[in-house]
Amino acid sequence: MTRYSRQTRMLVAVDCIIFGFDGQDLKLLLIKRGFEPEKGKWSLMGGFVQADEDLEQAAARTLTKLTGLEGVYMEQLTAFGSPDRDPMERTLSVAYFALIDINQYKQQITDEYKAEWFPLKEAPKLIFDHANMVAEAQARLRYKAAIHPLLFELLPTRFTIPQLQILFEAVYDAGFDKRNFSRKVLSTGLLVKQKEKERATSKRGAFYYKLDKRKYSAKFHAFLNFVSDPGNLK
Amino acid sequence: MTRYSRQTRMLVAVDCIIFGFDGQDLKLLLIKRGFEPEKGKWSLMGGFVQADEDLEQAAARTLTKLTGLEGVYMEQLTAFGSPDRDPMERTLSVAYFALIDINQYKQQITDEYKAEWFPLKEAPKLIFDHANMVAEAQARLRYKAAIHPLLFELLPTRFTIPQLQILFEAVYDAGFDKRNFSRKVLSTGLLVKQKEKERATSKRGAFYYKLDKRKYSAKFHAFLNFVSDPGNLK
DNA sequence: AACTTTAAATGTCATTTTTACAATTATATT
DNA sequence: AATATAATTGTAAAAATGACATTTAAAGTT
Repeated sequence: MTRYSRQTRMLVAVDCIIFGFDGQDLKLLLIKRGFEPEKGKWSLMGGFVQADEDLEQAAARTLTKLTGLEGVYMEQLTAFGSPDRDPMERTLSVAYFALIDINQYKQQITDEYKAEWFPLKEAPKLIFDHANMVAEAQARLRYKAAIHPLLFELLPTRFTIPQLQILFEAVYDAGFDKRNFSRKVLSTGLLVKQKEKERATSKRGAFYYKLDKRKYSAKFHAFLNFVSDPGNLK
Repeated sequence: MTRYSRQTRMLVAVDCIIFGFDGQDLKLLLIKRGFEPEKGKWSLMGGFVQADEDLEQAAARTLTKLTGLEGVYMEQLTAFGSPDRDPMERTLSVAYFALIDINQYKQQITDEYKAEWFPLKEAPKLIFDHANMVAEAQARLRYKAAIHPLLFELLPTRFTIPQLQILFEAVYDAGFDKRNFSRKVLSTGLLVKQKEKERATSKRGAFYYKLDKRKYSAKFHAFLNFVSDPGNLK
């Protein structure tokens, strides 16, 4: 077989928008880029798609390289393809966003780049169109988390209802009523109450919960209505 | 500036999943592919992204070339990037799905390919991974149309409630209660009742409605809940 | 041991939304 | 004038939501 004639070939990259939650703020994992152009500037973690890889593989490889983690929640955000988004040469980027339990994160032993967590609101200036990617990823996160049980991916296996609420409030930059929030969350039937309590934050202590894995996978794509009108909060 | 060294460059294409509605069935616009490989086989309308184009431009150009239509509703579905999805050479495809008013469609005067509408259920075998693209597009359509006022894009400017209901029933392959359906639709406040009736289908005739354009754009991204549990229908 | 403090957990009521289900109306045709 | 057909409208029970306050567990203090 021959090739398609007279067509433009271009580089294809993946870039990962990696969200984490430290118990207080929603955070973004960024790196100092290790090569030209824009070497030393803050950037999303990315890499070129290799000849034998599909996009998911490239994204998973990139994520693992930075965090050491595997089996992380990740989904394709969208493809960014402005002709001049990379000044060096035309590069299409397929953006993926990932949600990780920040406590499981272990900085990779490498000198290629330095990685750092930034509160989403205090992220530095980013190269290329990466700020757009982050903005779109945040919008997607808010969208999906309002109707699907997504944010659990940001928490450890055991978590308390108050911790979960703080997470939701960080994501939506809004406050929720304690009573209604816990009722809503518990009514999904996804949570299993544990015997132990978390005792660090309060005198009384809050019961830990775990996800019911069966129900979680079954209802992951169902419409669960965690946040009523996410476009119209505060 | 130099170029990134030792990386694989590849072709980037766009493919359009074009949905239409003829008043009865949800349909898909397909073409007979005009060049090798797989010349003469049924395929989605697509084309290569040009050197000076971004992805949206390429998709819009492709759609206009086939349908003669501009300003059509279109959104990026996802990027498909298996290394061997095109046997000729590695080609990434960014899929877009489009919703058009089938009545406005005018077959383009061209010999490059023949285009034809197929009921979604009776679509022929497609080349490459195009069947996957269609399946994903249908899933996305069902997903979005359940919570956003999307399906209006498939109807003419004037339409009746019964017509709208037939469309929803075609999309979800399910039946809905007439009374609840019309109440739900009217409660969005998006519809403006017209004075004229549609008289072809029934003796009594059904009133035409039009979209309130202001409210439509304002509420396009709001959560409107047209279909309660689309994942769990008949 | 009793008291204080702090955050977790739980309860109620009014309102809105959803669901299930049936009767009435407009108009062309007979 | 009667009939047939599809459009339109109504209603009551159940479920979900939103606004709001009190009780409870446990550590720390007196």
